[in-house]
Amino acid sequence: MLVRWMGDDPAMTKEDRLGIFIRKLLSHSPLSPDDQQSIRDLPFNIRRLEANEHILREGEKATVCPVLLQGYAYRQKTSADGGRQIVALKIPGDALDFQSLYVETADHSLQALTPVELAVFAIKDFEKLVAPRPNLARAVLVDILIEASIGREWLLNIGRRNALARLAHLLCEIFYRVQQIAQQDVSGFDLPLTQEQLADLLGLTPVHINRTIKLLENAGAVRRISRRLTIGDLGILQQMADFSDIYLHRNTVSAV
Amino acid sequence: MLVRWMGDDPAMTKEDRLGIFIRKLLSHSPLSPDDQQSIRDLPFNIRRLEANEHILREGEKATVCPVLLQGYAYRQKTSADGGRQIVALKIPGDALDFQSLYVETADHSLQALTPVELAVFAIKDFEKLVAPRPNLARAVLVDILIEASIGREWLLNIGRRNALARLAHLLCEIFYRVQQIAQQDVSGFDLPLTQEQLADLLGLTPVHINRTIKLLENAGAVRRISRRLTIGDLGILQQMADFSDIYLHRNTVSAV
DNA sequence: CGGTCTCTTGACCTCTGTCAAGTAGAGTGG
DNA sequence: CCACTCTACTTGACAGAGGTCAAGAGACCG
Repeated sequence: MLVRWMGDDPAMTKEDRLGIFIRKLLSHSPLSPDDQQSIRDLPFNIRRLEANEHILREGEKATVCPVLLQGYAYRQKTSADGGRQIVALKIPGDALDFQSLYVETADHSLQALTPVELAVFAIKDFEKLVAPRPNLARAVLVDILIEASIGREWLLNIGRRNALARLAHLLCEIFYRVQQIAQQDVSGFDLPLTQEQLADLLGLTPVHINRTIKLLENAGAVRRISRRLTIGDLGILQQMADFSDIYLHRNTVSAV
Repeated sequence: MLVRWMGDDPAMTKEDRLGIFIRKLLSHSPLSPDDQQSIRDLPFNIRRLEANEHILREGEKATVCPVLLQGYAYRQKTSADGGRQIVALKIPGDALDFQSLYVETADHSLQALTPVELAVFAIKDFEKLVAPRPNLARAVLVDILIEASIGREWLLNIGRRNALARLAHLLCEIFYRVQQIAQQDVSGFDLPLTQEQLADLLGLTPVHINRTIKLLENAGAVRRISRRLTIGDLGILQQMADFSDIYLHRNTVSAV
């Protein structure tokens, strides 16, 4: 069974939909019930975007603080000769732009990978929320630090692993991250990524991604049904990937 | 004239030596005179390490907050097959491990590139310093965010640029960063990096670094005297590198 | 002045990129 | 339900950037 998990049930009440964001923060930082309620009490809008639409453009100044409720998004940078590199992948529950709370100009652009739904807070509201709550301030910081840690692992991945291990590693990471937030078994998880997007995530070309997927498939590490890619054997995949989840910093912070 | 700039004059008084750290923070964040004095009033020790010594090992828990006064340092990660990737380069004035103030376990190791001198604060002292001072807390955060921005640029560099542009880009970045903090002309700046270290910074091999340096030299972009590499023509180098300094976020934060 | 580390160079190899043509799904409209 | 279209995927042949191996030369250090 292939499931394309894109977030919690969209039929929930608007306020309940923030649950996935709070769950994400709790996965790495302790928050009191009062802290959690303060997030739910914050005013926000739901915004829908199509795949590939920009959430924030390089050079712009952000005015809002978006959180991903449904779908996937990414940060990208481009080189002068048109090369595109995806420098971060965001999944449901992730805050998309804590950076803009503290730095004026975006150094990269932020786009929807699939159709997405965002919870959009006003920056000022969010700042007022965090200022008097050290636990929340720390949760924001730890969130930023974990993204930085993932970025370092990607540097190792792209700089020093071959195409096979590189792809396997990315698949492991996505699986772990989605499994952690999904609150359901996603072992039959169906990735919403095209081969071109995988190429831009890994510093490779779409043609080579295609060939590498075939190798993973022959090894039994992944399975494909029509165009949908899913994990076949996580053990094999992890071994091929040289994967360890330490860099995801899951639950490594002491309790409050 | 080749100068190997390694930091401010080591003959200054112990307290004055913190000036380079304060200057670094001021380069991106506003701090009141009182904030600045509060840093100078903090107790700290000077610690010297030889090249390649560990400052913090992957998996360890930090107990101190080190700041680089003299020399260069780096963060590194290694893959299962022994591949080494340097994931961040730190220059004099840089704080080396703000991360450990907020996250328990190091996900990478931190080592001296050259012989270094560190100002070492106790984590508890540093936390007490920052807690009641929002400007300082913000400066720490912005420092973390700028390092993350540099990491994203490195991902683009390693993922999508060829060896020539990749090396040129790194040299531009180091030049800009050193020039910003050095308070003197470093146009004859002599890089303290071996070709093997350059390779580990860029996801290449030492042999290919050697060949690429020769290309840069032939183009007039860099010069070498004996084994020392320096910038010949920054304009040419920047053009070959597809370099823009936006991602360094210099003075992009509004005044207090 | 011998030892060691780094740099240099050539020959060869291979992983990944490029190009180009063909195929297969997914979606749309009739 | 079928034709049509668009996009993504697939495949093969070939090219080339960068890696590997190995030997020698040049610096630096005690």
